Amino acid sequence: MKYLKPWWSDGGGLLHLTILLSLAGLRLDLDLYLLLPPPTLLWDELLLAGGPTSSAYALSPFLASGGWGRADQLHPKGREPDPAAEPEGRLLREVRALGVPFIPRTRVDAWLVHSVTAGDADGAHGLLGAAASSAGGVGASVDDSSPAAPGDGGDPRAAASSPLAAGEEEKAPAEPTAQVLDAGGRANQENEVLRERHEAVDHSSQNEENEQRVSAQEKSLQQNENEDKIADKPDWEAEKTTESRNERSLNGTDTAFSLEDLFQMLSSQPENSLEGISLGEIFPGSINDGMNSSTHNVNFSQAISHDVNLHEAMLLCPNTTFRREPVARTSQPQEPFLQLNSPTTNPEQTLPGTNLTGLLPLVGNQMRNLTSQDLLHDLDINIFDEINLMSLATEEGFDPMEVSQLFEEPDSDSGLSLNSSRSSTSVTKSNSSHCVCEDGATGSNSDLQPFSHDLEGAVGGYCPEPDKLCPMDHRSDSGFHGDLAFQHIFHNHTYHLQPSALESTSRSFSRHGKSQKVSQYLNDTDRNLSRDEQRAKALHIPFSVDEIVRMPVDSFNNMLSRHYLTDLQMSLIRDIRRRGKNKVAAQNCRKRKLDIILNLEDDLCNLQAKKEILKRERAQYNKAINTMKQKLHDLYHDVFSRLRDNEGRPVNPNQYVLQCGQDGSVLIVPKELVTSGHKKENRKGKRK
DNA sequence: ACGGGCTGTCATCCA
DNA sequence: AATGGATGACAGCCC
Repeated sequence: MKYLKPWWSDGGGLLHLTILLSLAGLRLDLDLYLLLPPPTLLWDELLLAGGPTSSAYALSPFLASGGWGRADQLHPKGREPDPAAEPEGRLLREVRALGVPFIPRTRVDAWLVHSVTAGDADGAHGLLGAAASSAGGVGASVDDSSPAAPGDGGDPRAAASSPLAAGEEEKAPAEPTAQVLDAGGRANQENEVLRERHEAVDHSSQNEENEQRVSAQEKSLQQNENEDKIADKPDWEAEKTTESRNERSLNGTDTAFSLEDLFQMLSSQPENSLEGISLGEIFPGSINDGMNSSTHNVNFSQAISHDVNLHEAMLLCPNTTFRREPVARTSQPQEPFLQLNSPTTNPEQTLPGTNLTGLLPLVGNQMRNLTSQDLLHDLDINIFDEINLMSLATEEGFDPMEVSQLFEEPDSDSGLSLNSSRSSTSVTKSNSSHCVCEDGATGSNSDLQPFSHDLEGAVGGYCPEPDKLCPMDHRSDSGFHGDLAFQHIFHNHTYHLQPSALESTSRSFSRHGKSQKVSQYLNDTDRNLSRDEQRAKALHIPFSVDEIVRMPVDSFNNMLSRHYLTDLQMSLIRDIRRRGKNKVAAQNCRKRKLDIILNLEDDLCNLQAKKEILKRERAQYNKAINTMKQKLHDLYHDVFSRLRDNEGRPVNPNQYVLQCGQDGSVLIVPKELVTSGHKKENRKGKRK
């Protein structure tokens, strides 16, 4: 390990770290060159300079300038740095003066890492395969070093590190990238593992579709760019590029990292700092030159082919766990620290006696104050997701204004809309400027902590009175208005919205196909949260929705009185309670209605059964009645057949009827009397 | 594409 | 008057 302080470093320096990795009997020597920021460079500035979107911005001119330029001094992609203001390639010359091969990257960190195998060529191939497997699994295959890397001036990791570029990675197996490697089987296996891990972290099924679409666009764009590059390049470069392509296509492999690839990669550097520098100048003599203590017996091709950064190299270790690998890869500027302090840098991967944490004092002041846990936590929690979104934002077809309009859609019952000015001024990074608003909003910082962690960048802190409570770190003068706009969007400072507005925002988000990417992120973040829970998080409500809803009125009022809550929070809490109560009531109502319907159906069935029974009984009774009538009729005729008048003649039943008296006597009465008596009774009844 | 079921929400009435 | 339950109506989502 050596710390170099070039004359131009302005307080920073160059750290050369030689690391030996022992993997499966093979030895991998890594020469890791880390650019250390000067103490005056704020971490945020470093982020701005090396953020995920900065690959299109800053670092190439940064390298060209050879110093730690401020973000607002950096150039957007496509604009050549001012040669007068930015001395050409000082850093590159410094590194080159060290006499070691290097691979210019648009990244600040670890852009000089190569491996050398000790032993036979098979070992080298094994390493190649291992390196390729690790790189290919997470997106930076050896072949990725080809100039086809989209949009960042040639850094393959910049493209592959984008979560949305993962779709392109997933197509990689279809390409012969890793298949030519001797360790191809193992590489594929590791690719699978890493890809699964990758997908488990960052992908959803819906996202994959977007990714594939975006990657297709990126491929198309990248192809166009390559063609443009070829067209813009001198003939010899174009020829070599073409030859390189043809060679790959003929061989059916992309793994052979040839000098043409190197040339193309170098020539793809926007700063063109290597113009006029021959390959021999870049790789003077043997790589054993200089201070590199490793016994490098590798040719350039191998050295370049083994170009893996430490992050990738560590992925070779199966025990190595990166919580969010694809995202972490997007945060190249932080990687030196991640690598230096990461617990994944196990003793097997470091030189004996090498205390990597001891490197920290070499770093700037603000770096000294950061522990590895701080860095990992802050970077991982607060930055990576943001970077994730940043990478979304850098995608083609992603219109920040469109997303802003989504937030401002007047789809709100309350009629409130986003106060864009407040939102824009309240943009802050929760990890960089711990705003007192979090405390001021609720007066319960401890309660808010989980929220801030859970919501990450999405909720940077609620600032009811930003002017008073939130002395924001205005960075609008950094020149990264676009990034600020994205921060405004992705931090989702919707705390100025009424709940209904929040709801409408989320609804409009989820209902617009064009915002699927962002909504996908939000869905991924709060997938299991209800809308009220998301609202509560957004406003840093220090109570759970369940508490708010289920708590008795007295306890609820006491709870509210114990906390300082803004009107917005109070309103949201009461809305949450009302909605929660009403939701339960609606559920009960529906359940009750369903029970009523079921009961009515049961009653209907019972009544129908009873009706059938009654019908049967009626039929039986009718049958009995008819039987009785028949019997009575028979008896009647039998009685008349036995009756005789005074003369002894049979009584005609058509002329007489039997009439029972009240005293039980039976009289034979002529029908005429009976009918006349009936008529009289009927008349009396009618008169009544 | 269409329809039905489920669910959340709002408005309203009532206790 | 405030609160909450009950319920109809509506809209969105999912199958």
